[in-house]
Amino acid sequence: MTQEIRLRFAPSPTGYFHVGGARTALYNWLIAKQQGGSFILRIDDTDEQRNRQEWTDGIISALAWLEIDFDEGPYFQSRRKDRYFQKARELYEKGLAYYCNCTRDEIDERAKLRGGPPGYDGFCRDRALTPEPGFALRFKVPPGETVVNDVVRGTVTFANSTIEDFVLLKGNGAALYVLANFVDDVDLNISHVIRAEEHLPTTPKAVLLYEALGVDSPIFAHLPVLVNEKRVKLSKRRDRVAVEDFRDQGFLPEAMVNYLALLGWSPGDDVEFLDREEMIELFDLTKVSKSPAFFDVVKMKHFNKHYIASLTLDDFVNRCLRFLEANSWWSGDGIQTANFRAIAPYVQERIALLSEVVEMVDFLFVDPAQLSLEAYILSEADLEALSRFLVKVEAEEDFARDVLEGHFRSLGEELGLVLRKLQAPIRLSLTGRKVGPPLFVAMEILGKERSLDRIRNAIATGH
RNA sequence: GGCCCCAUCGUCUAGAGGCCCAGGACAUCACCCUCUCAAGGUGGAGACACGGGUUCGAAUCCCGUUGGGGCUGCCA
Repeated sequence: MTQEIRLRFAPSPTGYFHVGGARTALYNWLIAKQQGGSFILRIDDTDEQRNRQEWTDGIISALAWLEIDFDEGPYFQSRRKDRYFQKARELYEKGLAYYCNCTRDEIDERAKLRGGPPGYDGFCRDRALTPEPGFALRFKVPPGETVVNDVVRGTVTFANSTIEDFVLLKGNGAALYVLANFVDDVDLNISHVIRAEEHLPTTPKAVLLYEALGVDSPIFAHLPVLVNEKRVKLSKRRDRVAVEDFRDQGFLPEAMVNYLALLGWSPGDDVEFLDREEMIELFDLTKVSKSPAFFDVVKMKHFNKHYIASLTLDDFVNRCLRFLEANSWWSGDGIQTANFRAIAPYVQERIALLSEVVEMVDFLFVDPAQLSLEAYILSEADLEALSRFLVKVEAEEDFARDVLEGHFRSLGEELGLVLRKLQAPIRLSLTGRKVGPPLFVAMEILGKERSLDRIRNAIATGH
């Protein structure tokens, strides 16, 4: 009989959704799509102390933004407590688990006396304690060794003597991660468990549970962790890793997904840009790298620039709107969409983040004199050039980019100035910035009246 | 400390014994193009951690060393 393909992403809602989680979700999703299976979202909220509804909502909306859709769920572990208890009970009744009333202090104390490694020593194994409030249920780890077959890492063998009798049920009767995970994966008929490498050390415990209850293990794949510039695991506390933040900075979801796909996997053939279909077709767990990967925002920006440049104009304009509207300083009559649209193609090929659109086009909606963006004083020569440019364009009826550029070039010849020098004061007076979209496009869109006003104002004030 | 994982340019990686005095991408440097910026073009610098094996031949296989990481909770 052929096993159904079912994968799950099981984050615990204890903070902002971070990029490592996004990559894990993506890899699971890719395999599900590729194999015609199901992708399931499960919220691992067994630790009620640390969970909050908003984190769960954040995960769901971030996944939606990345277009990583799930076929089932979300399931919540917090709603399945009875089921975990039931399984735990079964283990207990079969003599595969036992109750324990040791406190942490007692365990540590004995470990210290023993002089060996810290950890539980099986003190209550043969005490035949009966269930009682406050007593934890521990799994009786059998002798021998436990093998984890991992698609990424191959065969990993653990001596059972190094695995302590781990806790299944807390003293308050609540299930712990290993148990809850195991029960859910079995109940949901999960075929592949793809998760971060930090879970590898607990995997033999899960395998022991599968073996104890005579259930087939799923296929395991442990992905290399994502690290920061200091090469330590990305942490929500230390590092800026929230998917929401990247969205707000103006990363495109398609760029982020593409970049994330390549952190730990490569299709070979020197290919880097891949759309969804190509990823689904080419993705291969056996080719996932084993070593940690540095999450490099700079490279992700390069991907973003590429994806921004390949957007259709309509799409680009639409995606920019929310960044433009976020700026209160030009609320009121707001953004003249037609003006923005006219300059958008020139902005589109220049920015790497959507949020950068603001500094590229603000001059269209606000007078540069109000902004005083760049500290710059016009020199005598600048003022002279501006005045002469003003004279030329004042007389011009046809305020078109090519015409304006013609005047600009002839002025350059008259003054014997290189054009890169000559453009600077004009750009400053018109836009208040040193860099921006092509000058004469900007000027055409601003129109004759506003352009001349700005140049005159610059001449009058000297900046 | 114990257990486990990992090791190719600064970074992400290609490389499954000869195609590799190691290829691509980002970043970086130089030059060209250019009204700024960006893009584009050309070129440069830049890596198989180390030591032993195995083999006619090793980045690729084995062992060790070193280095890094993960886990070590009645967290997930």
